[in-house]
Amino acid sequence: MARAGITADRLTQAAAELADQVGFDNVTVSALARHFGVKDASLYSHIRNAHDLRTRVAVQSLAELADRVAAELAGRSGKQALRAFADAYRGYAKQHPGRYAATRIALDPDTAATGAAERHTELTRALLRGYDLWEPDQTDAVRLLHSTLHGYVSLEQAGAFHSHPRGVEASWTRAVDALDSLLRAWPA
Amino acid sequence: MARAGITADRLTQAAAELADQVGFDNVTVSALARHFGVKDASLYSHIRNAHDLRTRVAVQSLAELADRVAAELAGRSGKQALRAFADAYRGYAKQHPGRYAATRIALDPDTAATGAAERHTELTRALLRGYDLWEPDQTDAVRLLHSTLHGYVSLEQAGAFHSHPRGVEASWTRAVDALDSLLRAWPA
DNA sequence: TAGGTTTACCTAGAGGTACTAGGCAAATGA
DNA sequence: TCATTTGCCTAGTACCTCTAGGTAAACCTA
Repeated sequence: MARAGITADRLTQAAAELADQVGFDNVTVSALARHFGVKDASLYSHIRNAHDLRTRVAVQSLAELADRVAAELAGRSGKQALRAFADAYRGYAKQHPGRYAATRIALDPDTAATGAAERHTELTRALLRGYDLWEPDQTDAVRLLHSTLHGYVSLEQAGAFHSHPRGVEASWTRAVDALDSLLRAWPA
Repeated sequence: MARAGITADRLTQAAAELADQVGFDNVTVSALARHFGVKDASLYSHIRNAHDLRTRVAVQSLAELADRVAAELAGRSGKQALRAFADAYRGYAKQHPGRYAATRIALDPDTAATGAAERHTELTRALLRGYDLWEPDQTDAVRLLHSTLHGYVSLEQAGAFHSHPRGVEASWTRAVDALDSLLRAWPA
């Protein structure tokens, strides 16, 4: 019987695409096996278990998102950079909801230590060079920025903003404006 | 055989407690049935299905959180109110991680229409009366506030802030300070 | 309080998912 | 060409969701 040519990377890629279609929580080893036309038991020689698969998707998505953010950030500074950063973040979440959800799972310490998430912190620190912030304010600002962007995207995806006629796009623009003026005049 | 005296409310309560112990995603109908010493099939005369159970936990938790926030908000205004609001929010998430996770699921339109989530918006609008904000800025501010608080709590729970020595508590205090000064000087 | 009605819980079973053990055959390389 | 590796298999366990249909406990109501 012909082999399907499955590798861990192909599985991760397919899992990411599946996540965008059906939601990260609905990505199953069985569904993935069906997609490749093999039995689910066959996948366990490529991935350790379902958690391992999810972690791989998370790490890959974090890297993908960081690449995108880095590209958008290049050549920009100050408010332009902040807007590009925020839009890149939200754009990725809109385009790849499953992968975005994957980036939000808690990674076990040794996986996190591979620097999958650290790159995002570094990019954010680079962004903050356009503002006059130094430690420990810089770390506080990184955390606040991540919180607000993730929170907005997360609530928007959950449909929390649907109940009011005010445009979600307009609120987003104002939120980024507000963050800009906040970073510019960081309270002492 | 003696009856266990199960009702939908008792199931919801037990599911909420179970969620806090093992995580909202790990709450199963089977585990709940074991907890009451009955067969899992027996629960389906009280709840429609697993999704229904999760929704009930979400609605109950939203109400519980709103009660707590309302109590903390009483008699306070301005920055004191904002701090109480934020701390109530984060405190609930820390004390009841499973229930907090439940409040973040997307409710189907008719469930949401029961006003489970609207109360939070109303409480936030009440809080903003201490600041000088009117529509549409008020809605933008409500969304920003929710985003930042939820984002912070969510990232903190996911362990995203562990990688840096700066205290999570200190950053939280500064984040609330920052939100206060932002609301005070909302950009035009 | 005896009757019938309601309903709380049951057994049985189908179907989905995660995962392990052990086997065979296709691909690899000496 | 033969040995080794390895990709995919079958078989089987365990847990989860949910349905259909049955029995007995609890509850009216006459």
